Amino acid sequence: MSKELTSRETDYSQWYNDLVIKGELADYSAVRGCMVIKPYGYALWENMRDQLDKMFKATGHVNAYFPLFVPKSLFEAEEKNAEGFAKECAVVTHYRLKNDPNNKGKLIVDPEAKLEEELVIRPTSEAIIWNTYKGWIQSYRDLPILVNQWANVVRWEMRTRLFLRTAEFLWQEGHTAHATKEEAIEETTKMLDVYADFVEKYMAVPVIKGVKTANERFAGAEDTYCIEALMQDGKALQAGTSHFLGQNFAKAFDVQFLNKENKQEYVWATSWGVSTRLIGALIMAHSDDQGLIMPPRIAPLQVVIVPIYKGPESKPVIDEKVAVLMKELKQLGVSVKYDDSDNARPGWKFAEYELKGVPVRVALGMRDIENNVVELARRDTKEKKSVSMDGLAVYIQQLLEEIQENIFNRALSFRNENIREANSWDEFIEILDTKAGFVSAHWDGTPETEEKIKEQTKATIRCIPLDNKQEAGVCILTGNPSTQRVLFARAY
RNA sequence: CGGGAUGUAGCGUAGCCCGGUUAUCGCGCCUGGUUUGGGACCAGGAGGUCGCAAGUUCGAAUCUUGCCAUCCCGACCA
Repeated sequence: MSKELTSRETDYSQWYNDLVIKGELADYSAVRGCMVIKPYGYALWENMRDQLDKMFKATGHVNAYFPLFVPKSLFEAEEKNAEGFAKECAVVTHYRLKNDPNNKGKLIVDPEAKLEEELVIRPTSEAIIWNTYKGWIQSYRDLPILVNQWANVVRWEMRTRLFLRTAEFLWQEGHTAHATKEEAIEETTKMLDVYADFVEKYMAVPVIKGVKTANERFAGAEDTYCIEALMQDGKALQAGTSHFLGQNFAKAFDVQFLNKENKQEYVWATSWGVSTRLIGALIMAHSDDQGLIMPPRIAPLQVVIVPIYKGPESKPVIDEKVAVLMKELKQLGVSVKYDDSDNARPGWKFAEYELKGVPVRVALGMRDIENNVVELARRDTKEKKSVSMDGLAVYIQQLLEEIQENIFNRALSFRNENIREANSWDEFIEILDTKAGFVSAHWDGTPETEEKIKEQTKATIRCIPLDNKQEAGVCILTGNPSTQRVLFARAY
C-alpha cells in the first residue's frame, strides 16, 4: 500500500482522511455514510470507552441497554426533540423480505409485511428511555436514576466524514432522573466536568467548558453545556455535550413521583454523551505530516520494539534482551509489541509506526547490546537518543507520561494562541479569514444577531464560557449593549 | 438534497474523446536467494465480473441511461 500522506498545508481534509485510512483506524464501507472501524481504531475506542466507563461508575452511574428501535408514537412525544431529529431518522417500515417472483435470486420487501407502526432507529434514546423510566419511578425514593448506555445511533446526515460525522456512530448516552431541579443541574455540570477531565487528561486535548446559546441547544433541552476543542486548522469541534432537560421529557412521558410531602411532581432530567467523534478530535488536535500521534494514556500500543540484526546469529541475542524488557514493561502496565517480522526492514517499520502514532519506539541491534543501550525514539518530538538498558522499563514508563504532558501542553499553547479578541466587525472578519481559531467578542444576546453573523461569516457561537468574566461592551454586529464576550468560531 | 468531479488488481495509474486480438505501468503480494542502524535488491510468479445494472452494436473499459460509492462546493448538522 502506498503510505504517502497528503500534508496539512496541501489539503487539510485529505490529510485527515489519509491519516484515518492509512493509519488503519477505519475504512469506508459498502453502506452510504457508514464506516468500518478497524482493529487499531477500535482498540483506541475501547481504551477511551473503558476509561470513561470507570469515571461514570466512580460518579455513581450504572450501565443498561435500551432498544435500537423506537416506536414512532414514542419518538414524537417530546415535540421539540422529535422535530429536531425528524429530518435525519432512518425508519423501519417492514419486517420481512420475500423472493422476487420476477427476478430469480433477488429479494423484495414483502408488501404484506408492513408494520402497523413504523419503528424509528434511535438517533438518540431519550424517548425510549423516558417511556421506560415511567415504569421505574413512583416515589422520591426511586430517585435519582443514574443510567448510562453504550450504544450505536443513526443520524442520516447529508454529508459524512470519517469519525467526525457518520450516519451510524458509537457513543455513550447518560440519562438521569432527579427529584429536584438543583440536583439535575448539578448532575449536568458534574458530567461536563467528567468529560473535560477525560478529554484533557487522557486524550491530551484542551477544551473550553461552556453553555450553548438557544440556537445551538439540543432539541428538547433547557440548557446545553459543552466542551469545545480547537483543531489545527483553526476550526472548533464540539467534543461532548451535557444537557439539562428540565421537566420536558417527564411531562411528555408523564413521569411523576410522589415527594416527601405526598405530592405528585414531575421528574427533572439530564442527558449527556460523547461519541466516536472524539477520535476525530484526537487526530486533528495532535497529528502531523508524518502521521498520527497517540496520547500514551489511551494509545492502542504504547511501545514498539524493532530489532536490527545482521545475519542469523544476532537475532537470538536480540530476542533475549527484548524478552526481558517486554516482561518488565508489561509488569508496569505498559503495552508493548515486538515487531520482529522479516517482511519489512527497520526503516519501513519506523515509518509505519510513526504513521500509526505509537508514542515510543525502541530499536536495538548488536551495536547497542555491546554498549548496554537501546535507541529510544519518541513520536511527539521525533527525538532519538541512546538510553542505558539499566532501569529502561521505568525510564520508558516515565517517558510516556512526559509525552502525554508534552502533547497536551503543545495543544494547549496552540489553543491559547488562537483565542483572539475582536472589538469591531472588521476585526472579527479579519481574524476569521486570516487566522481562524476562536474569536472572543461581544454579542447582543439575540438569536437574530447570532443567525446573521452565521449567515455572513459561517462562524457560530461555540459557547459562552462557564468562567466568563462580565464586562460591558457593544455587540460587534449591531452595536447594542452586551454584558460579556462569547466565543465564536467556524466549526466542524 | 442541489452543482461539479471521480470510480480500471490490495494501493496509485495508462487506455476512454475516435468501440475491434491476450487491458498498461509502478508499488504491494507469493516463491527462492542476498539483505536489515530511516520506506532494500535480484530472479521467477500469482492476482481483473474495467464500481453495479440495463441498453445500443457483429463486437463495449471505451457510446447511452439508471443506480451505488468517494471527493470538492453549497444547503443541512441537537
